[in-house]
Amino acid sequence: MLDFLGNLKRTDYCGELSAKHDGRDAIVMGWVARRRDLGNLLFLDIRDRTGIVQVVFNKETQPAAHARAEQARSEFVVAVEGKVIKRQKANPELASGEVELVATKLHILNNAKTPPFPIEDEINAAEETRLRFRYLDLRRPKPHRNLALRHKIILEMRKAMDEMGFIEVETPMLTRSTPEGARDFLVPSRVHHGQFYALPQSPQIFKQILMIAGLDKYFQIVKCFRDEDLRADRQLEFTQLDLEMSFPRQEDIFHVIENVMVRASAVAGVKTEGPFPHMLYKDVIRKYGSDKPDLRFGMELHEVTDGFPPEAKQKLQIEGSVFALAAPGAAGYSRKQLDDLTEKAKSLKARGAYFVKVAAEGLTSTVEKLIGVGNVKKLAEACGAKTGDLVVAVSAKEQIKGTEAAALIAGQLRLRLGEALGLIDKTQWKFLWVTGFPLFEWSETDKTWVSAQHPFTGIVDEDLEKLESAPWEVRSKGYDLVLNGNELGSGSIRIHRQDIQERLFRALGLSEEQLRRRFGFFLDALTYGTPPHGGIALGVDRIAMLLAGEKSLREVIAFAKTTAAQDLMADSPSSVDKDQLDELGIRIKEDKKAAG
RNA sequence: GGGGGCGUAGUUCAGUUGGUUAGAACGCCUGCCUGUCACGCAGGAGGUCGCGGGUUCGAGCCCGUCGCUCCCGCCA
Repeated sequence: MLDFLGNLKRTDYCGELSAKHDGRDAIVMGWVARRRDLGNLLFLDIRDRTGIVQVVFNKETQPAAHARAEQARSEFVVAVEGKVIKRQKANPELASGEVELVATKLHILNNAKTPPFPIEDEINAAEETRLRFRYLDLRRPKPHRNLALRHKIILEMRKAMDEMGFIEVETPMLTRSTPEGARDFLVPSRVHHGQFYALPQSPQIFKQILMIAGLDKYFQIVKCFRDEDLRADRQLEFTQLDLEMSFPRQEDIFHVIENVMVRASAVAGVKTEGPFPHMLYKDVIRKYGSDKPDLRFGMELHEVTDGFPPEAKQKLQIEGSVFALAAPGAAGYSRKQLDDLTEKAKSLKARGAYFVKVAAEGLTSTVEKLIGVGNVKKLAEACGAKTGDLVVAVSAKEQIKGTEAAALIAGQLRLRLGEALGLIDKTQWKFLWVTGFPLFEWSETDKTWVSAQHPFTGIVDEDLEKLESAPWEVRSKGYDLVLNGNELGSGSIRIHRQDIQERLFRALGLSEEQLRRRFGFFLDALTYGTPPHGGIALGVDRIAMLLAGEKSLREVIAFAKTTAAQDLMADSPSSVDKDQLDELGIRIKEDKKAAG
């Protein structure tokens, strides 16, 4: 038999009871975390959002309450009336460990099936089980802490933006499809059969139009959607801090973001300060082999192409450049470990990996016979290798126009080795602005130059003349914010002149017809007095993930999807009734129809 | 679209070159226990080995498929 809550009023949260409540009556409500039945004495640990308090039931003094407690099981929902007393033996593990609640009455408000995993911080359940029983996974203390932290971070962001004079404006969730970039989520129109809305990948055009409208400083904490494959740090829908301002210099935008990030970090107990350092795209690629370098450790890359004479290059089938790094203290790596590194490099599309061990007795190298002792020495010196270090050099199997393929592979190995060798100082918070991106990048799939950022990104003034003649040399006014090897967001000073915007669309190969159909309204808007403007969007989920010290977005998102893009709890996506489809004018191809 | 890992009790896992009745821990149920806090002790229940197929005297182990997961592609 279950009890009714009736007029019973909670007086305290479990985790907040302490010695100062000694002797007071209290009513707590929550879930049974644990039952320890000693016979005539029975303990229940009661859990709510704030923590756990121990409740003691004594058969001698309160037989009715004790009898009720014998019926309680894991995750039953209960209300306990009792008196707070100081414990003879405190439990230092609990916030409320100084006291316990001596029960006079136990109300069992609801029962519960035995949960598939214990509701504790130390989770030992498969991702699948956790996502299927998400309500139980979220009942654990850690998700509560993470969601509360996320709330505080977002609250602080809103406060900071408001104090800096930004106005939050909502932009539509049902908008139009722009097939460039990521795949859109489409929403069929009931009123206009055969036509579709798209969920926004970003409020980009709308926020630029708000600048044309004279809003001057806009921001929004906004959901965005991209129909691409998922990863541990990528979900279909994600939250951005999106902002745009008129008449800005690049440093004005940087200053706004630095202010927001310093304040948001402080909420998580992370002390940091602006201004953040800047690096050029071409430098981070050559130095770290990544456009989002982790600056918490060194082990920088060095180009060592010169260390490989022409004959050696031919033998090793090296075409482009060779990049190397010195892994500190890794000279003792076994044959197996070197083979693993080689295999990893090859899986990253390396032509080959070449090693030099710097030992006290001298240098040994896997390519000594091919490049000669002098070049082996040169390799080690170029990387600044010290005794005990392992020099790792790689070449790329395929060259990529406009970038250093070998550096990118070496950059991946740098991260792997940095982790394996324990070089990463986890107490560091290294923010970095990356600027000077090329406007275009080569697409192997399309065999053409495509926009490296979105097509509203400004163009460096003096590069404008090369837009048609030498697009690969054109630099953008874009910038990325990086934290500890993670891209937090990117933005740019935008194109605000209609003639330049149109030239860029044409340079991207859009026909007159496509251009008018997709962007006509925006090009028109640009002609009515558009101020110079720029902005940025930061990934709020990712920021919350990093500040919470988590490795997956799922730890800071209440309801996440699997890598197969499914919600295992709500079982979505799902098929829909034929009536619904008829109303939308949609027919499902037979071979694609899903069951259920 | 491609590659790696994992699918066995409610959960997390072990299970030898294919070998007899498929195990452990935790959880669950019953009993005992007045100071436990990962309570303890004794006993018990619980399995279509994801699904399908083939080979074999014999399949958890072979093949296929599906699912989860990590990565590559993709994410302007």
